[in-house]
Amino acid sequence: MKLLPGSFYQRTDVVTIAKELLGKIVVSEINGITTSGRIVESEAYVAFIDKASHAFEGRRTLKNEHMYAASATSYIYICYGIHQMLNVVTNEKDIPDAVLIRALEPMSGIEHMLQRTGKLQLDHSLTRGPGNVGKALGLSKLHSGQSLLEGSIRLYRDQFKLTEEQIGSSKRIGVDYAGEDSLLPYRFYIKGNPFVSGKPVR
DNA sequence: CCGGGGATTATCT
DNA sequence: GATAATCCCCGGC
Repeated sequence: MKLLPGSFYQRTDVVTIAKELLGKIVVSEINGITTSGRIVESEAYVAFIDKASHAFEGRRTLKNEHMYAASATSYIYICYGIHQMLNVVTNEKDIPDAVLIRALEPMSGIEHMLQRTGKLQLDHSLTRGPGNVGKALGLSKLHSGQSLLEGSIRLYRDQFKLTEEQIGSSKRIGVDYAGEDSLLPYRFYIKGNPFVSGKPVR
């Protein structure tokens, strides 16, 4: 298992990066507790021109400031006051491209994830959906703006391989307000994986 | 100190 | 697939 290098994040095509993040491993190390999972669902948010992005037209506030950080930075957004959503910032500093991690397949530290989410046993809901991912990994806005190369959240790759046939794409979830941009095929997922949100693939 | 936002989730039918 | 619950944080007054 190798750390994803900074060059992975620094590229300019955030949609490609979102697709390539499928199968990679997220590790969180918080208060001495390590949990990890493989990414099975992601969404790309494109800088400036994407109506679904928090940074549409360069909107920049204290809330989304970390989207403008250099690549390989975490951006954790609090939605509905309760859900901690993990994003990976890509591209150059001041260009707010980001990838939302929507679902993981748990790998290690499952007992800690269960404890954090108050669940009694592992089921598909543990890390399905971005709110559940943040909760299971123990994230909060304290972990936003950290380096993904040396902070408490890091991404790794291993021997896991995906073929084109195993990768599905669709419009993004929950962004209907974005008009025509809500139809862009910027969501990627591993076909048939039970941790992917939405209805099961048939 | 109040008010609104908001990239969701769970729980029905 | 529709709908209700939910609630913290930040910004503005």
